[in-house]
Amino acid sequence: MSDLTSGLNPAQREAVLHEGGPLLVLAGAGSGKTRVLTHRAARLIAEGRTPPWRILAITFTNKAATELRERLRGLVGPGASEIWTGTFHATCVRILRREAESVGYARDFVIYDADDQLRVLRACLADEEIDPKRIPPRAVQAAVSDAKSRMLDADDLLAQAASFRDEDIARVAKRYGDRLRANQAMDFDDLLVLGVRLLEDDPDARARWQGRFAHVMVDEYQDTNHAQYRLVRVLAEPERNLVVVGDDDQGIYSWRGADVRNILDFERDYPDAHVVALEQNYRSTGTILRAANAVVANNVGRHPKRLWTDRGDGDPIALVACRDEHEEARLVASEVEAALARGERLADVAVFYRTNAQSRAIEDQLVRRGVAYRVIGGPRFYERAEIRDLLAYLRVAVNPADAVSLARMLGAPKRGIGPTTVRRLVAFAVQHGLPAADALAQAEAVTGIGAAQRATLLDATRLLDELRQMDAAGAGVDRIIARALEGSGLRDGLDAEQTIESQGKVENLDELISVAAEHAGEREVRLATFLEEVALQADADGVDEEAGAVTLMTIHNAKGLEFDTVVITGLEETLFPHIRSDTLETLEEERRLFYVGITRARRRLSLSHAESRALHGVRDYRIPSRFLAELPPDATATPAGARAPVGTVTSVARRPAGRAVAGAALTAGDAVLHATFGEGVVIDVERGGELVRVRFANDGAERRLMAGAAPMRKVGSA
DNA sequence: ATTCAACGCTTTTTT
DNA sequence: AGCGTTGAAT
Repeated sequence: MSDLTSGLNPAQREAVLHEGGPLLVLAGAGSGKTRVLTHRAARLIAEGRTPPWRILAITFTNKAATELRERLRGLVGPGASEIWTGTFHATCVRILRREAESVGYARDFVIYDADDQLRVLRACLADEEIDPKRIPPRAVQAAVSDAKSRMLDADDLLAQAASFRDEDIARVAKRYGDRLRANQAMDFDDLLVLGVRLLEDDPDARARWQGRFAHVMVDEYQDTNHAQYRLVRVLAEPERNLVVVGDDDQGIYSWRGADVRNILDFERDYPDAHVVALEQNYRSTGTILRAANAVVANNVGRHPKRLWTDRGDGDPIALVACRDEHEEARLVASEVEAALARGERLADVAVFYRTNAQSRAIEDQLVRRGVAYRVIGGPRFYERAEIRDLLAYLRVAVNPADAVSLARMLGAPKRGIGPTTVRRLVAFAVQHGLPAADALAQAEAVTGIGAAQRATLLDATRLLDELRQMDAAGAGVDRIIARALEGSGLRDGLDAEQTIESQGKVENLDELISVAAEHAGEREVRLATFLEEVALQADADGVDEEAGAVTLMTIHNAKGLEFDTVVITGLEETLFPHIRSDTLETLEEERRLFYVGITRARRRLSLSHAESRALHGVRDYRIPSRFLAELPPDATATPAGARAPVGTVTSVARRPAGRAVAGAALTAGDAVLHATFGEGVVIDVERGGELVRVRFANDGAERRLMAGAAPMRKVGSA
C-alpha cells in the first residue's frame, strides 16, 4: 500500500510515516492536515500495525468528524467504520454510558444544553435568594463552564473566591451541580470533566480504556481546553502514540476556554515529541498567502511559520472604502456578480463579518437584487422552543428524574399547569425520594393541587407510560414522537393559534418526525439513543455544499471552510478588532481571526470598511481597521471606481496595541518577547515610558522601540 | 395561570 | 433596532 504516501509532500509523508510516540503536526491553513490524519490511519491499518478499532480520532465538531469518517471510508474501505471517530463530547459519552455507575450516574443520564442550564441556574439563584439582576444566570453559567474547562469544581471556586460576589457564584454553582446530579443530568462540560475524572481516578476504567486504544489522534489541537488536554493525555498513555494536529495561528476560541498553550507547550509535555510543520498551501494564491503571513507575523509568541504555494500570485486583494453599510452591501452584491461573470457558482462565494448583526444590511441588498443566499449561524433546529417542548416529553419518558424537562413538558401546551404546581410536584418527589415524574401519578397525594389539574397530570402520566411502552416494544422513534405530538395536545394547541408562526412551528415539528423516521429507518434506534444524538448534534440543518446560494457567516463559523471568492466586511476599529478585545492577548486573537478569514479564500479576496455604520440603533463614524495597515501594500489594490480606506489607517496601526504593552508597564530589567526579534531584556526606559531600549538575545543587538506600538509582550519582571 | 408592556442589553459559539 | 426577561394586570 505504498500509494498511501504517493502524492504527499515530504512533510506530509513524514507525518504519515512517523513510527510512533508523540507527534505534533503544525498544520498551516490549507496545508492538507486531514489528508495527513486519514492517510496515517489508513497506513497503520494497511500495514497491520493496528486494527481499525484501536484507533481513536477526536475532533471538535460533528462536521469535522463526519468529514474525517467519510474520507477514511474512501481510503480504508468498510473497516473504516470501526475506527473511533467523534467529537470530544461524543467520545466521552460513549465511554460514560458504559461506566456511568462509576461516576455516580444511571446509564440513562440526559445531557443538558445551555438553555437547560439557565433554567436550573435560575432556580439555584432563587434558592440562594440572589437577585438575578445582581448576578445574571449567564454570569454563573460562564463561571461554571470556565471552571469546569479547567477541571475545577464548585468547592475550588469557593476556595478561590476573591469577593462576596465570587462566593455567591460558587454557592450557586454548588447547588447547580447538586441539582444536575439529582436530575440525572450532565451538562456539556460535565461530559469532559467526568470523563477525565473516571479515567484519572478509577484504575480499572483507566486500564480498560487505555488498553482499548493504541493510537490517538486529535484535530484542531489549538482549540483544546485544559479538560480536553487531560483527556487526551490520559487516553494516550501508556504507549503515547499520540498525534495532535493544529495551528496556533488559528486559535480563535480562547474566550470559551481554549488554551493555546496546549499546542505551544506540546514539546515540553512530551520531550520526545517529533514535530512536523506543514507549510505548503494548496488552497490560496500567493498574494493571499503573503497577506496572511504578513498579518499574523504581528503576533507574539507563536510557532514561527510561513505559508507558501507553488501556484501563481493571482489577483491583488481588493481594498474598498464604503460610505455606509448599505454601500458596503452593494459592494458585496457586485462582488457576487463579478464572481458569476468569472464563471464561479453562487456557492463558491462567501461573505464574512465579525458580528451577526452585520448580516442584516447585506441580506436586504441581496434580497433586493434577487441573489440567493443562506445565513449560517441562525437559531438552530434543535434549539427552537417548539422542538424542545416536544423533546421534553421524550426526555422525561427516558429519564423521569429530569425535573427541567418535566417542567417544560407540563408547560407546553398551556393547560393550567404553571411553575407553582411544578414546584409542588418536584418538592413532593424529593420528599418521598422519587424521580420527579413519578409524582405525577400521585398527584392526588400532593397538597394544593386541584381536581382539574390532577386530571391533567394523570393524563400526562398515561402519555408518558404509553411512550415508554412503545419504546420498549421497539416502535420507531418517529412513531413515538408523532404520538407525543398528538397525545400532548401540542399540535392542537398550535393549530388553534392560526398564526404564521404557529404554522411554522407545526412544520418544524413534522420535520422532527421526518428526521426521526430517517434514524428509525437506518437501524433499530431506541429513544435514548435518538435523544443523545440530538443533544450532541445541534446542526441538523445540515449545511449542504451544493446549495446554489452565497454563504453569509461570521468568521468564527468560517473556520475549516474555503471559497473561491471571499468578502470580509466591516474592517473597522471597534468592530474588527472588536472594542471588547482590548488587551494584547485578545487583540492578537482578533488578528488570528482576520488570518483565518483571509486564508479561507482560494482566488479572490475583498476587504471592505464603512465610513459610517448604524449599530444598536445609533449611527456613528468609523475608522479603518488597523489590520488593513498590516497588509503588504503591494498585495492590495483598490478597483477602479472604488475608494480606498484612507487617512487614519497608519496612525491607527501605530496606536498602542492594547494596554498590556503600555510603556508604563515596562521597567529596566523586564523580559520581553518581540514578534520579529524574539526574546530580549529592557535596558532602559525613555521619554516617560514611551520608548524602551531592548537588548535582544538572538543577535545581541540593542534596539529602541515604541513601547506602545511594537509587537512585543512583557514575559517577565525585573 | 396567563398575557402583555416596559426595560435593558448588545462579540464571537460547539457540544 | 431588536430580542429576551421581568413585573404588573387580568
